[in-house]
Parts: sequence; C-alpha cells; structure tokens
Amino acid sequence: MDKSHDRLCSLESAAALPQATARLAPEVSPCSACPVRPLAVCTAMPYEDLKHLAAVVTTIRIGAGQPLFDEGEPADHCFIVTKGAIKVYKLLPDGRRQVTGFVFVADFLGLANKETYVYSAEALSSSELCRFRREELEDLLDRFPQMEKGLFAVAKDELAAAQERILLLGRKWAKERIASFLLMLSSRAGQNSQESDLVSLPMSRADIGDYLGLSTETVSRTLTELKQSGVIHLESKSKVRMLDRPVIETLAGGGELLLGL
Amino acid sequence: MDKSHDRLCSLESAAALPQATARLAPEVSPCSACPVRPLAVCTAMPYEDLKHLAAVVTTIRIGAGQPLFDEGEPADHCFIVTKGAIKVYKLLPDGRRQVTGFVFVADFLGLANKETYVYSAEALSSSELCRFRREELEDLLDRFPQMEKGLFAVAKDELAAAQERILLLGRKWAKERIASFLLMLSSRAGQNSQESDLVSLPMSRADIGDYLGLSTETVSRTLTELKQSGVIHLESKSKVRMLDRPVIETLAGGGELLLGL
DNA sequence: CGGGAAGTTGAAGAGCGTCAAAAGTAGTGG
DNA sequence: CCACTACTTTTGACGCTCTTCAACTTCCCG
Repeated sequence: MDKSHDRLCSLESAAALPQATARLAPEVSPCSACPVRPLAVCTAMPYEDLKHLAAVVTTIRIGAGQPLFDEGEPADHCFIVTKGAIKVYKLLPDGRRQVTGFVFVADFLGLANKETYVYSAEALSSSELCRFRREELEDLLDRFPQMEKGLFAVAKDELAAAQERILLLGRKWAKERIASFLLMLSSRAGQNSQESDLVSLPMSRADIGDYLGLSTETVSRTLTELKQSGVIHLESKSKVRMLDRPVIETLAGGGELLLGL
Repeated sequence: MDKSHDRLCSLESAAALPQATARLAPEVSPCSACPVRPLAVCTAMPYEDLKHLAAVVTTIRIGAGQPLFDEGEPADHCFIVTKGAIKVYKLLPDGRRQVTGFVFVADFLGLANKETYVYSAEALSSSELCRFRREELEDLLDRFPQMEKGLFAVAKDELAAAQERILLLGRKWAKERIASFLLMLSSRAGQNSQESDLVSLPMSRADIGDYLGLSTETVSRTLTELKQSGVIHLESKSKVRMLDRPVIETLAGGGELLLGL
C-alpha cells in the first residue's frame, strides 16, 4: 500500500512548504506563485494581500478513492482543488447514490453554509487541495470584499448550472444526458487544451450514471450507441473523441430531430 | 378577461404609492412599513437606510398565468415577491418543460448573473413584486455589504436546496418525490400558520409534474395512492392534509421500509 | 346552469433498471 | 515478465416504473 490510508487526509507537506517559502522570501506568499490562482477565485484577491490568504490556507493531499469528508460531519472547512478531481455525492438510506457534482482544478468546494456538510466528497484520483477553516475564511472575506464578490459570483454560476442539471435530470433522455455531459466536460477542461474534441472521463461509468441519474449499464449502452452511429469514438475507456459536435450539441439541447439516431 | 393582458406587467401602482407615502412622511420609506421585509433579504438592510432601498424599487402587479419574463430576454431586473407566487421554468425545443422552482412571498428572484434570463417566470396566481434594476441593485449592494451578505446567504441556501432537488430527480421514486414535495411546501408555508398539517397546492398537477420530473397523470395517481393508504387526505384539489407525517418523512428521505405501502 | 379546463382513471407501450454473465482492464505477486 | 485475481465495462434478457394516449369525471367560472 502506498501513502497513508487514514480517514483524514495526509498533511505531510501542509504548513511545511509555506513556512519554508516564507523564510526564504517573507514578502512573497506561496499563493502568489500558485499556478492555479489565475483560474480560481483567489484571482479576486489583490496581489499584495495574498499573504493574508496564504496565512489561513493549508495544503492537503488525498489518494484516489479516499474520502475528503462525509455528509453530516461538521462543516469546518472549505477547499480549492489544485490537482486531481473530486466527486461530491449524496446517499439515500438504501444506498442509492446521486453524484451532485465533480470538482476540478481551480474549483471551489464547500459553498453551502450549513453546520454540517450536506454531501460527501471523495477523490477521483490522487489530488491536492487548499484547505481553509470556515471561520478564518469568513473573517478574510469580511476584510476583502472583492474576494467575497468573487465567491458570490461562483455561487450564482453554480446556481445556474444546477438549474441546467435539474432540467437534464427531470426531462432529458439518456442519450441527451450523455451528450450534455460530454459537452460539459469538454468546456470545463478544454479551455486550456487545443484538443477540444477529445474529452477525458476521469470517473467510472458508475459515477457518470450516478451523476446523470442513470444506471452504469445505460451509460455504457448509450456510449456504444453513440459510437455505432459515428457521433463519437472511444479512444479508450476514459477518452472520448467527439466526431460530430453539432449532432452532440443538438442532442444535448433536446433537439427533436435526432432522437432516432 | 380581467386586468391588462399586456406582455409587460401592469405598472399602475408602481412608483405612485411610494411617492405618496414619501410626501406624507419623508423620513419614512415605504420599505420600512413593508409587511414582507422581516421575512425577506431586505431585513439585512439597516432600518435607517431603507430609503435607499425604496429609491430603487418599483412595485409591479401581474395577473394569474401571466409571464413575468421569458428565458433569453435581457436580464435587466431582479424581484422580491410580496404577494402571490411565481413559477420558474425552462423549456426544451420540443416543448418538454422543467419547472426549476416556485417563488413564494418574501423570496428573491433573479440571482443568476447572466446577460439574459436563464429561465422563464410566470405568475401562479395574481401577484405583486418589488422590482429592482440590476445595475441599481448592484450599486446598492456595493454600498451596503450587509445586504450583499444576505443575498449571498440566500444563494448558498438555494444551492443546497438545488442539490436536494438533484437527488430527488436523479434517484427518488415517484412516491418519494411527492412526499418530499409536500414536506417542502409545508415547511415553506407552514411557518406562519398553525395548520402545519394542511398543505395548499397553489399550482396545477401539470406544474407539480414538471417540477418533480413526472407526468401529470403520475402525480395524480401517486396522490390517490397516498390517499388510499391513509397517509394523506385530499380536502380539495389544492388542499392536502398530511395524516401521517412520520410516514411521509420516511418516504421523502428514501426510507427503505415503506415502498410497498 | 352549461361549457371548458383541470384532474382522474384505465390500458398499452417505451425507456430504463435489474440481474446475470462475458469480456476487457489493471494491479499484484510469483 | 507473465499469470492470477479482482474490478470495471460491456452485452444480453427480462421486468418494472413511469409515460403516453384516451376516455371519463370533477370542478370552476362565466
């Protein structure tokens, strides 16, 4: 077995690296060198104030498949993903599972302000996150309204995205759900890569199913259907090439023409 | 036909009433007398600053069934419902409809910060709303951070609620969806009434179906089933009495015991 | 009181889930 | 390095929940 398989995440490189950096160059915070910052809400923080952000952040690592936190636990922390990807899900008593979201690099995790987490979170792959204590972050947001505005904007965007998902779950057919899913992954990951037709699926078929309100088998069947109709190509289990983006977009939008396809 | 059936809402009593009040007692804004304010985000605004809120608000009225705005229109306004109820929905090209939410008295409408509305809104019954120009409200929020904090909190709560709905739409059976729906309506409306077992359904069966991702017929059949098993009683088409709340709560939570009921 | 919309009920069918087994993949240890 | 094992994915057969279509009933409002 590799790494620590504790329930809580490994903290080896936690405050260690920041402190070391601080000793070498006290005026430069580790956040200012963070490659993820330009993409994350941290951009909203003025450059000269990044040291205050760095002061309240801890870097944590977590292995693939390990839980970050479980629904019902005291919601003490917020996170920003800096490496890897996280899945967020809710469970029903009999084990039915709904993945409510995937959290990728630069995304913020933990917006709900409840006493306890309203969902569980688990790493899809080996990941790294910036961790904030809730109270400390709140204090910081009071002092830096631009940062709070940034988070508010994130919340509004997520709200719009959630309504899109509600439409998907309530009214779209399996084929339309898969098409929407591919486009969502493409737009989330594709902005930095020129290979915008190649979508990588870092999660299992079961996770996709639980995200789209489908069974594993239906996800698999639908992907093969799309493959057989020439709309996509499966380069590997976790790499989908979109061959006919217009058709995928029409499907995703619930277009009436292409259902027989 | 009654009232004005214009596409845009009637503005008869718009700025008129506020001005009249202001003339009589310039130091008291109409917002300070608003019976809905204690329940709405406006509570976050300091009492002495309510005049600034009143300065940017317009009261509008809208008849039952009339549209407030349509998806795709420029998102120029935000609203707070002061009377009646609004339904918010998205459409697919072939007419499939998903009601993404119902907006009741004291609720804020229009949180998404997109150029255009990402959903359509229509009055369930004759309603009144406070209307804000987006830019003016933004300016106001910049000047009164407490108000912005209040709206941020609303956004976070709605996000948590949206994830609850995603679980419902993705993984719950029809009976569980109806049970969840009844409890949601009860908790939203029941706080002021002592008749907490009596839930009123101000929307049609079709609206309920489009909210829960079900057909009108399934909504009807499921309500009948619940009635026949003695869990609820239909006092009228739009008044449901919850006879066995524990069973309804277990159903809503996805409890494994009562599916055969 | 009557006409039209909303709601209910029934029967048949479709889409997707479930169960089961085969095929493919990845990680492990000899 | 390769075989063994365990898991993931795929594919097939069947069944169930919910939808669709249609007729009937109830309710509401002029």
